[in-house]
Amino acid sequence: MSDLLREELARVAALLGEGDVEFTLERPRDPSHGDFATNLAMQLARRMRGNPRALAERVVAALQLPTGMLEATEIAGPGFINFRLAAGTLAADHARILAEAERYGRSDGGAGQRVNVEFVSANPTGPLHVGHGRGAAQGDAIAALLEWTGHEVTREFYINDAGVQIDRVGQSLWARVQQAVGREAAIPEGGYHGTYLVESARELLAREGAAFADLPEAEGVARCRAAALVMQRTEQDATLAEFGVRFDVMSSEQRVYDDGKVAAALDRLAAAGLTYEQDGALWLRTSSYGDEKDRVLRKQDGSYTYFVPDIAYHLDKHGRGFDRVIDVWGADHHGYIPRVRGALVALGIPAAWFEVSLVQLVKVVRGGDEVKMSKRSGEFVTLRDLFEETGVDAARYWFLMRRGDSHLVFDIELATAHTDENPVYYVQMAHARMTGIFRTAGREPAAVAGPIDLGVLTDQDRELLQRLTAFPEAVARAARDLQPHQVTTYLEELARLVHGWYHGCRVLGEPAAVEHARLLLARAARQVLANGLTLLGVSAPDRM
RNA sequence: GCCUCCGUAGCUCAGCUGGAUAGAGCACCGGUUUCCUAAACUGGGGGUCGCAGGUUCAAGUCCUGCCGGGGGCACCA
Repeated sequence: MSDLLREELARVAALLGEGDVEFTLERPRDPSHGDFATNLAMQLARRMRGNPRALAERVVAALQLPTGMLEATEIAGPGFINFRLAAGTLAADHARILAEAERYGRSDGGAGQRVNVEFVSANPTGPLHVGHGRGAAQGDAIAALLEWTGHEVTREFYINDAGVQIDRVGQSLWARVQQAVGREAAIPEGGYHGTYLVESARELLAREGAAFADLPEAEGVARCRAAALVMQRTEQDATLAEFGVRFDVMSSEQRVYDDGKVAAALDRLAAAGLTYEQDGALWLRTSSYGDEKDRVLRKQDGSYTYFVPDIAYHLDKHGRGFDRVIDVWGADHHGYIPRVRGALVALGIPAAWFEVSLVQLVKVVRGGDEVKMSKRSGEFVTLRDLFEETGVDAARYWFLMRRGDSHLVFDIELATAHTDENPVYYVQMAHARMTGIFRTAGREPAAVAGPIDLGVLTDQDRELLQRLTAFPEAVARAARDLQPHQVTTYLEELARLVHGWYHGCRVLGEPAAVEHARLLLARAARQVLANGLTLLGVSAPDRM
């Protein structure tokens, strides 16, 4: 419904010679302001130097909408145009919810656009931690939002399996192997102290035999490196699968090297005259493309910085034909954005092609006491630890509750509490209650059909229905902003209305016409709650 | 020092590309259960939107400066 209104308002604006004017069409908080309100007249007044209310009159006079769609159009305040939908329009929206069912909320604004969403992309140096969990939830939800708005989405994970960090894991594991057979061995400088490597060492010895520890050091470290890579990747994949996150493509940094893409990228940069030698290193002129300084590509020792494969990898993604690429990164990498974008822009790729969604790091507390996380020290809460304690639903929902770029305090005690302080229970409960009505009635929700008669219902019923019909807009906006928390906010507001309606509007046992209309409303509410939760990767239980 | 994000009720946070009287949850003080799940509903108190300027018919929202907090400023990833 909002689409139709918006299009018509845009047409009228064009008619007045201001086709490119920006305006909002929103659902006012105050019900006395109607179902929709636009600031179009005020925006026109600014450009045309006219009186907003007079312009509003002209806009209203020029509107050509289907007869019977609106009950009233009012000009109010400084020049708002308020629209009140006719009961028939609302009933038609309700029918649409039931007809589209699990597809209700989808739209096609992104049709024809191919988008790559890369997220988690953890180093294969250890188990996933809580920060990766937030990135996983965020990336998966962003991907889902884009799918819901018609985009063709690829979920991708980039494995940083070529750097010096992997070498250190190999050395650290070798040391653990030596310790496991009773020898003195120290974790090397900058190595990994996590106890998970102790288990890896035990596993490795069990598989390879005790003689494995007697290998020459160089070979032992190399084999530990390879083994650690496989074991950590296996563990990460299993964790993500249990967390409900699936990837379409797993890319490997080592593969980017092996396929010659690093060399090709360097050639391309050099051919474009973007590189130069200085102090024995090879530099890229990123400062000419928005970065604050030039960056090193090849170090004095001849090896490449991680920057080079990253450029090659993004060029590869570009070559695969994506219209947009969205990387979900931890906020501690935000300083890295200008140089990657700079390198891509230098090679002629539009700056807007490469987008980054930053997620701030997560602070984990348990009943007020902070849980310290450090891979090096080995004391940390893994993602698996977390969701095994809270459940996947609570963890995923919690990670999505806040804007990605604001800090998140994850209180394990609160997230495991089965109380109304826990928003995921609140929203899921609303769904369970709607289902409960049908269970008590002994009917399947899908068996209750037909047009809804709003004439037998109250303002509270109507308010709930209005909120339900706002779902597609909420999804579209969240997708536009790449902000899944807008969906959780919507769901919590909806759940509040649902719980209130449940108490204020009795369904079963009311006069037949009322009962039927409310069952239809309950069915629609159940559908929208389920769709919202499903979109976020959270289950919608029928009973709790 | 430079860059960047954040600063809204006691606490945790929304606030829709500037719009109508700044909202919600928790906490606090009250009320509700012969009734589809009280894991719920409902009434109330509580705000110089960090501070100071500026732009605008209109600023929590945009600009400048300052204060406070996180993060980043590697030939680590």
